[in-house]
Amino acid sequence: MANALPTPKILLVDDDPDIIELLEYNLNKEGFETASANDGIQALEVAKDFKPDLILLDVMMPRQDGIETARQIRQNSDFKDTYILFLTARAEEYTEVAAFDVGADDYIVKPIKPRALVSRIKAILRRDTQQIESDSLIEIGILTINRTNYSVINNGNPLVMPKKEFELLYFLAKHPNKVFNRDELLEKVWGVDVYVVERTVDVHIRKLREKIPEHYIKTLKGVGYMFSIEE
Amino acid sequence: MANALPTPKILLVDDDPDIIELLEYNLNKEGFETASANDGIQALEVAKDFKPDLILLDVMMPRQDGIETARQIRQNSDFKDTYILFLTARAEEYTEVAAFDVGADDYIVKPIKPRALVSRIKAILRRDTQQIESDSLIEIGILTINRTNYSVINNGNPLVMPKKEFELLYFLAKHPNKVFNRDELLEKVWGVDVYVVERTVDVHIRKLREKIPEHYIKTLKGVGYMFSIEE
DNA sequence: CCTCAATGTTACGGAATTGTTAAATATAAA
DNA sequence: TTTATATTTAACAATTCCGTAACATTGAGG
Repeated sequence: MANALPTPKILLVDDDPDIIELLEYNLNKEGFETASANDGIQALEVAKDFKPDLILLDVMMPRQDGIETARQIRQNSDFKDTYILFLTARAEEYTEVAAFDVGADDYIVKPIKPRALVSRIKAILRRDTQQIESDSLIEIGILTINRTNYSVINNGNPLVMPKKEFELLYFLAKHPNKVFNRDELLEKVWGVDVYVVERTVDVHIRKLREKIPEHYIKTLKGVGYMFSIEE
Repeated sequence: MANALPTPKILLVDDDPDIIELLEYNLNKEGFETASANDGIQALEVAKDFKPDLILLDVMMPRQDGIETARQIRQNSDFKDTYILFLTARAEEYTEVAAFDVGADDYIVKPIKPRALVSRIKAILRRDTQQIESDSLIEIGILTINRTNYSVINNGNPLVMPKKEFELLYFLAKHPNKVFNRDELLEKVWGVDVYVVERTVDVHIRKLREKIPEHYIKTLKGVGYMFSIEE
């Protein structure tokens, strides 16, 4: 994935292991985390642990069909923000009304074209990240930090900076006067599943200080780094 | 035509019978009714009977040029609602002021690309029912991007570009200073149900940068592409 | 004023991303 | 049909970025 947001988690529910494998391969390749279940009953169990952001649900399954499974998932408020997509063999087979009644967000017709699937999943997941990021302008001191165009304007003149530097600055400036140690910064900016040595942070701090007024980023020895416009 | 409106009638005026044939073929295929004339004098006579909705008028013709013909057409109040489009061999040959003075609605540069022509004619005739989109014209930096006729003018000289390139440029220029990653561009420009590999975008970006000032389209590595007139 | 652990700074190599070209495919025109 | 053009894909080149390590400097506690 291109940003430091947590990796989206997708639960795949289908009784055909070949389909599961195909989907997992393609989704993992695109940076999604996946789990799977073979039927609706199992899907509910796995979902409780896995807490997926999106569930791909085959309509036709043994034991319990997708529609009923979706209904039960929707009853659990833990999954109120979870997207549900149905997989269906043919368009006619899909009873649209019933599916949307139980809160389906979309449906996908087999045979599955992996690229199309990935594209649609990305589009769906993008809808909520866009809203989160919509309020993304920070004005602090002489800096204007704008996440929509990754620009930093320093006293009128625009700065370009690489992505990691920008993300680090953005995070620090978003929480002014708060100290973060290296571990916290790595987790928040790099992400929980990125493993780099702590002192990588130092190097990025150094580069930031070359570009913005140096005193904006303070070092608290033994504690961490802090953004503050105080001298 | 897909609606119940009467078939739009188009009068073609050109001294070259090959051009007439080309135009008639393509316009008839799209459901337009056509008539033709070989010069300006004849055009006036035919127009009185045919009562076209739109006249395509070659600028350079024997006996009477297009500009003069247009003036005479405009003098007849029967044709006050008739659209007039000029055909001109090269952009420089076209004296814009004179043409618009006599009431031209648009002009088309030869060699004619039938698809583009049909598209523009449809766009013009649509103005009857639909308001012209106010934002269909973008002027940004030295570029003028006009969606009603798919034209891009770069510092005075018109550019032709294929549809996808145009749409990509149009979209980027419509949202200046905002970064879009490849997925977003594919969704917004190619459409939600078109599934091509992400890097197709790169190739189109490359082609755009050959035609417009290169620095207008910025790459933000790991983030996406952005239109910006800043250096 | 020392000590030395913490932080600052620099430079290099590998990894990831993008640029570029060309060939393959699709679409439209003659 | 044939030709031309547009679009997509794939391969390879170029570039940028990031992470690491090595060395330098700082400053708080003694």
